[in-house]
Order: sequence, then structure tokens, then C-alpha cells
Amino acid sequence: MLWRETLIPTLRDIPKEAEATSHRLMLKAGYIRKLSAGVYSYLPLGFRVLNKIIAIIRQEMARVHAEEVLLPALHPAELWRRTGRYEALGQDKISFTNRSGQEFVLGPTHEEVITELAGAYVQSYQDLPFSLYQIQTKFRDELRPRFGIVRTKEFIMKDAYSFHQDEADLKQTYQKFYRAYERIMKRCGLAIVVVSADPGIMGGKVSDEFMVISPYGEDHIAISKEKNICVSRDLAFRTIQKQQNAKKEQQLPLEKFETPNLRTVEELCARFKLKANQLVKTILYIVDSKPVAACVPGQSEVNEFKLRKLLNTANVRQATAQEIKRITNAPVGFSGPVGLKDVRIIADADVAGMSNFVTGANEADMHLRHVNIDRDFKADSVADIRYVEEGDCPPDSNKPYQLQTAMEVGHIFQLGTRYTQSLSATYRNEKGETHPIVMGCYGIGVNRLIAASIDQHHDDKGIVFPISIAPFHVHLITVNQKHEPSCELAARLYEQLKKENIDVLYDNRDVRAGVKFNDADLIGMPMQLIIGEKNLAKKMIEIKIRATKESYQVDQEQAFSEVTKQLNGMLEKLK
RNA sequence: CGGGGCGUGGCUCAGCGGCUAGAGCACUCGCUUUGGGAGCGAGGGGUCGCAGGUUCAAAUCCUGCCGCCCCGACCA
Repeated sequence: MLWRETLIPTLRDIPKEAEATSHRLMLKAGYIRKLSAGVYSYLPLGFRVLNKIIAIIRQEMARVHAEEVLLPALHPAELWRRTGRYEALGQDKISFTNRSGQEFVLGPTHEEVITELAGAYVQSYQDLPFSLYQIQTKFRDELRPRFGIVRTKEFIMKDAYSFHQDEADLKQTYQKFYRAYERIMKRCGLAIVVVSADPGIMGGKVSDEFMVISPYGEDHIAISKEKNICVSRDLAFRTIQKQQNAKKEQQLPLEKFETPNLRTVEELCARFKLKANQLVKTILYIVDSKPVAACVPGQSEVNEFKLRKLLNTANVRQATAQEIKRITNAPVGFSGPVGLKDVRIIADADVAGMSNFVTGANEADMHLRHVNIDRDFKADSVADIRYVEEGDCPPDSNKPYQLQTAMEVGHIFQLGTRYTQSLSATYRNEKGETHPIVMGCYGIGVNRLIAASIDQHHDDKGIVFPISIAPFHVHLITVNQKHEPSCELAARLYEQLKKENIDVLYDNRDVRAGVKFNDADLIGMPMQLIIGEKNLAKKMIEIKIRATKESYQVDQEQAFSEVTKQLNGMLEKLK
């Protein structure tokens, strides 16, 4: 590609809207343009990266015998109602009604559509197993698009689906996809961690997330190298410190005190010069339509996933303001465990170790101080119900978790029969019995992968793309575009490289060398080929490796073989 | 949806009751320069987010709306 014949709008200043590294660099280097919040155009360079990643994905999908299809983006709303996900999607769905009154959803994911498809054609166990995938734009009306292309309302996803007779067969394929995902990430030059996760709205029991550790990630993960644990923070349990009563302070008499309009831990701490760990907050939940009070230290957060597990039900939700009023006789912000009637009280293990703490008094504008568990209230259960925090150790360990923020780039699920049952996608087994098909699904956020990669590969000058996904392998630069011998050599090399299927960008602009060098470093091709007058006089040209900043000269006749050697070396490292 | 910030030329920003709205970068033309974002000169480009209101006078003050960013809530 010739620079002067395309659009690479590099900027001198970064638009102030951008904060995340990948977002700033992609805007500055002219990869993307925002049309509105969470809606982006991919410019020539950005689109090339997308296609490089897609090519890698296609190769790896072929290796696990997944066949590519293209499903519609326009889904009849009726299909979503049949799996019960029409409501579950809630505000995230983008839908509209056409002129004949039929409602459509712009596809946010495709389990419904693919299951309908499989159900229509699969009849016998002999039709199974098989895997299909597609690469397509998904639509979700995200509340808050973020960090450039990290979270957008419209994004490109590779979604694959596998169909099986039973769980055992699903597990085998799941493992194959798991390894394919590891290869895809590796080939894209990404360092990842895989964490066990909660399948959430998707359904099923087992799921693994492929995460890239980044300050601009939106997920929290907990890692313990010692215990070989990598989990979403939702699923991280901790060692409970054995509390010794001897260490407890002497219990002081219970006191009620006025706290007008002070509802939050922060407000109370500020007004009464308390530390958050001297408070116990009480969060009310409705579990299978009965009230449950969860008590955790002031600085901690209740982990609903742990509550679900402890109570052995999926039916857990926070109580509404009205329900809280009815249960505690007090407005939100003044709940406490003391004197609660007909409410199951679950205390976090930390609370059992605290003494003389502050809680709500279940009375407007009042709190209690010097509250003590067992003396002032009785907990029905004491368990690990809060999110892990800095310093917490995994079970049976005294080495703390490493807590990180991370970006989800892939997520794979063993769905089971979650969709095939509600959409009646069945097959007959050897005995002629009818069974629902067992399913797995496997997603990759293709554009998020770009952001993650830039996040991991950049320096103060700009992007440093890994060779496998760089828009071009080689960035050819003439120092002086008015110097004809330079241009002649450049044109010759350009044609030669192209002929050998090496992607080359030739900066043939008539601008100062400094501008070209800065732009080259900014847009981040792995190798720069620089043709300058002085070197040319010696029949030499310069090769610069972007990642290492090392630069050296080679004889112009050997340039081609040197480039090939370097490129192969770079590719080799990503295998 | 809650909290905070911001909308002025393509980009970054100044001006925040006063006269004809500015700078740097970018763009066009000319001369000089030419291996790390050049210099000088000339030129083009803005209904100051939108709509009301206050005022002799509004980019500037007030109200409403729209858009954008950040934190939170939410999220396959």
C-alpha cells in the first residue's frame, strides 16, 4: 500500500476523550474513528489488523474442524422469547418493530439462531457431533461504552457452537477449543491467563474466560501460583482466619446514637472519625422470596455468588428500598442485624472476629455502637460471603492471592441443554429415544483483541505490533522523496516484496524525514526499511527493528533476503 | 440511572458580560530548508452543541435539552 494513496490520518495531538492506552494510540495512529459513543469505524490500518486476527482464527478453527457459516444479525424477537432470554437481555438489547408490526432484535449473540438451525437439521445421533462458527458484528446497547474499542455497542465476535450427544463428547470438544484458544492468543502475541468463571446469563455449569491482564480491564481476577488457582473474583474463596476470643477486646455496653442522614459507611466514618473496619454493614437480600441479611465488614463487599452457593439456590437478589423498609422498619442505610425478626442472618467469618462494632439500628437516623455478635444478635450462619481482598489467601494456603484487573478476550462455555431444551432441538439415539442435543459455545471479541494487544505492545513512541497481526510486515521509508535514485530503489523493493506476499507499506509522501520516522514508530510496523541518500551512495540501506529499536545497514542487494530472514525469525517466536 | 468534568476552526486549547472571537498545530500558495514532528511571508476556514430566557449588549449569566469523557451501578 502506498501511503499517499490511502487514508492514515496520524494526529499530532491526542483527542482529549481518550484515556486508555490502546484508545489513545489507535486514535493518534489513525486506526479508528469514533462515530458516536461506542461506535467506531475501522480505517485502513485498523481493518488490516482485524483481518490478520480473523485469518489466524480461521486457521485455528479449521484445526478443530469447525466450519464457518454466516448467521443473520436480524432476529425475530419471538425466538428470544422462546428461550426466556428476551427479558434477560433487558436494556442491553437493541430492537425495533418493522412496518408490519413484527419485532426484531439486532443479534447480541447467536445461541438462539444456531440452536434453531441445528434443531431443524439434526435428527439422528449419526448427525453428531459437529461445530460451526461465524465472524460477525454483534449489537448490545451497553450502558457505558468504554476505553475506545474495549467495550462498544457494536463489535465483532467470533462465535462458535458445538453439538453433541452427551456431556462426555462435549467435554472432549471443549478441550480442543480450549487449546485452540490458547494457540490463537499466543499467535496474536498475547500473554493471557485463563480463569474459571460463572456462566451467568449464558447458562450451563462450566466456563472459562481468557483474560489479558490490563489496568483498563473491567474484570477482576484472583491468582494463586502456589495453589495453581486462576479464577474470576466472583469464585475466589479464602482461608478463614481462626479468631481467638482471647484476642477480642472487652465487650462494652450496647449504645444507640443519632446519625441523621448518614447512610453510607463513608459518611459515618467521616462524621464519627471511624475506620471502615469498625463498622458492619448489613445488605438485605430476597432469597426464594424470603428475606436474608448478609453482614460484612464496612470496607468489604458481599459476594452474591458465594451467597448463592451457600444457600444452594440461584434465586438471590438484593431487596428493593420498599422491601427493606418493610423488613427492617427503617429506610435504606440504617439496617443492622440486632433485633431483626424472621430474617435469616448470615455473617461473614470476619464479623465473627470483630467486637464492639457499629451497625444500623433498624430505625431512621440511628445506629448502634459496641455491637457484639452472639451477645446482641445471633447469626444463622457464619461463612465466607465477601469478595476476596488484598491479603486474603486461598483455602489451605498462607500465600495471598494476587488480585488483578483484566480484560476478557475470550469466553468458552459448556452450555449443556440450556438452549436445545427450550427450542426442542433433539436427536434420536441408537435405541430410538429422543434426547436434547448437548451444546458448547465459544466466543472471541475480535476487536477487543486488538486493544489488548496494543495494551501489551507499545512504548513511548507508539504501537509495537507483533508481526502476526501488524497491518504490514514492512514499513518502507524514503528519507528524501525528491531524490530520484532513492525512489527508484524504493519502488523496486516495494514491488519485489509485494510479489513475495510480504505486506509492505511504502511511505511515499514528500514530507520531512522526521515526520516519516515519527509516524513509522507511531503506527508500529515490526520492521522499517529506510532508504537514504548517504547510505545509498554506499549501496546500503538501513533496517530498523521496531520492538528493539536496533538498527543496522545491509547491502541493498541483500536487503530482500535479510528482510525475509528477520520476518521469519519474528514469526517463529509466536508459534 | 447516580456522582464529577467538558462542548469555541480538522486537532489541542485560550477567551467566561463589552466593541470585528483568538493562539499553536494542520490546510493552500511562495521562498529557504531537508536523517527524528523545519523557518519566514501571504491566505482560506468558526451560525462559539441546540433551544429558550435575562440584558442596550450573550461564546460569556440563567433554564431546559442534546452530545462526549471519567468514576460508580450493570454486563455473555
